[in-house]
Amino acid sequence: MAVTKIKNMEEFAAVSGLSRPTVSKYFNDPNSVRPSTRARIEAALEEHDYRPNIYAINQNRRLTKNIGIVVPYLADPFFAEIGRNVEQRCLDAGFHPTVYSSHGDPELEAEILESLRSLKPTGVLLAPLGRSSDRAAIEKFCKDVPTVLFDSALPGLGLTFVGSDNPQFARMIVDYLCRSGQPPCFFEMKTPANPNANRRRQGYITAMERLGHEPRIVQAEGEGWQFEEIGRKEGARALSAGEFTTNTVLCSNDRLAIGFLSACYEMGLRVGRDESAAIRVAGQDDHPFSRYTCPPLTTLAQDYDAISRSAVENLLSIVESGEKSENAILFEGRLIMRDSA
Amino acid sequence: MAVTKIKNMEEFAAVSGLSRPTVSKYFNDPNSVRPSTRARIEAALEEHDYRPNIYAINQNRRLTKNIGIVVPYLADPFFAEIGRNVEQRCLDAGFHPTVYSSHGDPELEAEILESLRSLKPTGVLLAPLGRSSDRAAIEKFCKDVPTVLFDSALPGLGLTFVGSDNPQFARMIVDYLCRSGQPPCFFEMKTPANPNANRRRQGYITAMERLGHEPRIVQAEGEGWQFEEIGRKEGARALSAGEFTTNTVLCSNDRLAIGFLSACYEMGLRVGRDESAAIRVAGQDDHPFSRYTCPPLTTLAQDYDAISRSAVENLLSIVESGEKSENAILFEGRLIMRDSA
DNA sequence: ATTAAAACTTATCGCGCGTAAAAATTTTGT
DNA sequence: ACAAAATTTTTACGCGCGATAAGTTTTAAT
Repeated sequence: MAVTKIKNMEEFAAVSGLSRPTVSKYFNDPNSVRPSTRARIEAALEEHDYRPNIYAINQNRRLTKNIGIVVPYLADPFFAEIGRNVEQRCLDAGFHPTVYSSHGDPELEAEILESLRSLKPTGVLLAPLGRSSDRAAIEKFCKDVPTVLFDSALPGLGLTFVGSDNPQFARMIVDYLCRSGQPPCFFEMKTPANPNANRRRQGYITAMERLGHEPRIVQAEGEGWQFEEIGRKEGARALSAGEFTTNTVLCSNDRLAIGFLSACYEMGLRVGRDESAAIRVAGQDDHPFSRYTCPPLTTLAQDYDAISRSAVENLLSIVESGEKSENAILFEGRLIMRDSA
Repeated sequence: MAVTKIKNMEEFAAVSGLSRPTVSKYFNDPNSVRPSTRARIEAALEEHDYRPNIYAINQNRRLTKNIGIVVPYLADPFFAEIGRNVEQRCLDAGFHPTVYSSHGDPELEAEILESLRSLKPTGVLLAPLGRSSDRAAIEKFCKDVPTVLFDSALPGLGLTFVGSDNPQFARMIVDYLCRSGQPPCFFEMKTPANPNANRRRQGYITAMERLGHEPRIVQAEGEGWQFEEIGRKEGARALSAGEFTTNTVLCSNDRLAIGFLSACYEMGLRVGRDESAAIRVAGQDDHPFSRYTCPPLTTLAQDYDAISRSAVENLLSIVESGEKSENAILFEGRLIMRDSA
């Protein structure tokens, strides 16, 4: 351990027997110095656990190694999971990621971007709130900081968008549901927080029409990010009112489905795909909890891995080599067959 | 909008017709300058949207306004929720909180603390991994940075610990379960990630003995933070093996209970507190999803609000006025009666 | 109106590191 | 072994702001 406290790079350079500029070079890129000197520095590092002052470093670099990751709602395990995934990839690439949550609040989203700006990040990975986002604020931010959007697109903004192919999602699961039973009704929020919802609805309608079925959309009132509660309350209301015209319900997302399953339970409706069941329920996203609902939820899995990998790769390739790729990169969903439909 | 780009405080002081030290004083504390000059600065701020360089600021302050918040597993909505709560309170107090997740990994936890150290934070709010934490690393960190532990205690470490009164939890829910039906068996992980589990087990045993019942503990194999999966798999095994000696199961926490409910469903056991039900299940924590299980989970709610408030208040009072409070502050749980028990 | 206190200005230093240019040294290829 | 190439050292400046001391102006109090 350090017997003498090292307080700055000057002192550290002294104990390692080198000059400060050389040590500085090492910290910017360990491979930029001769292997023998690199070894000397790393040996000294073992002895004295010195770390360059991060504030002094970033004051003089016009571009830091920071990467901002902003998700709309971190208490949603879906975003927690994809945030973690993205974070890890940035870390592996040698950057300093920080995860922020907008907590469903457009003002907070704008504030996060503002304070992110003063961190002078290399780039930002932003999953915007969507419909309620302050578009002007985000547009202004994207002008100054290389930003890749993911999960939810804001047309025309950001370097690229990486997300799921929502029409494909709807097509795939509608096909499955029609093949295996009655054609589904579509259950969604009337004023969805997320623009993906609109694409999913449209995908549902198209898929139904292609198969010669009448689309049937049931909408839930309510604002905000308490999807489960909205799904439960409005699901119960719609069930009572007989708004569902078939015994199959496709929910716009898993969290809504989780609430809807709760409503079915309260009303004594047995959910499942076997003979004795009264209703079939399917979701979309493969939310981490959908495996543990009763019954387990049949859903369409987003390709978390591909989305996070592609988002990070795109951002880094843009900031490092300047090469911009397509405007949108979409990944297909995978049908997860469980017992609810 | 800025017609002339302001690049530093010198220039900003010029356009606001003041000297740099005065402007500097303003940014450190807006109330430290005369109201009239404050108005002039804020007027100029409207015109030129200048923000002091955060790196230059923090380089010269020995203490920044940063506060680190570290939770063990952010994909767990419980921690996401309490993290958000704590974050908001720090923000309201005029600090710059950042939330980090250890992702269940002790090495990552230690790394986060290391990098946190170089951020020179005013203080840190740490919910440690617990049993698997690198105790030496945390101890070393606590020596240098004012740290308040919450959720999970590490005896002897940190300025204070703020959390739940786990023995009281067990006593309260055991009392309720015994009053309303058969005495509960206790379902827990054999090697729990979190030391609270041990206190809960002990609380269960004490509460049962006080009522003259034989404690009965059923343990689940498995490591890590995939509690639902462990609860489901091991719950099914224990049910098949007839390890539960009564029709009532108290789970060590809600996530385990959610998995256990899933196992009950798979085995065709109707869960609930009415005549027709085969088994009663209760949890502990009031996990955000426990309202939406089927049936909704009866549980003991942690006082999120009191815990987060107390943790932040304690940290700030220590760093601001130096006054240290008790070693541990514990809050009682509130029984949430739903349909599962 | 007088005076002390409060607020501001001017001037100057230091923080820890990035960065650049020129000189000195070491390594590499042949 | 020798020149060329690569690396390191020396020297020096700048970044944007915190902090301090001494002098000047404004405000508040009697």
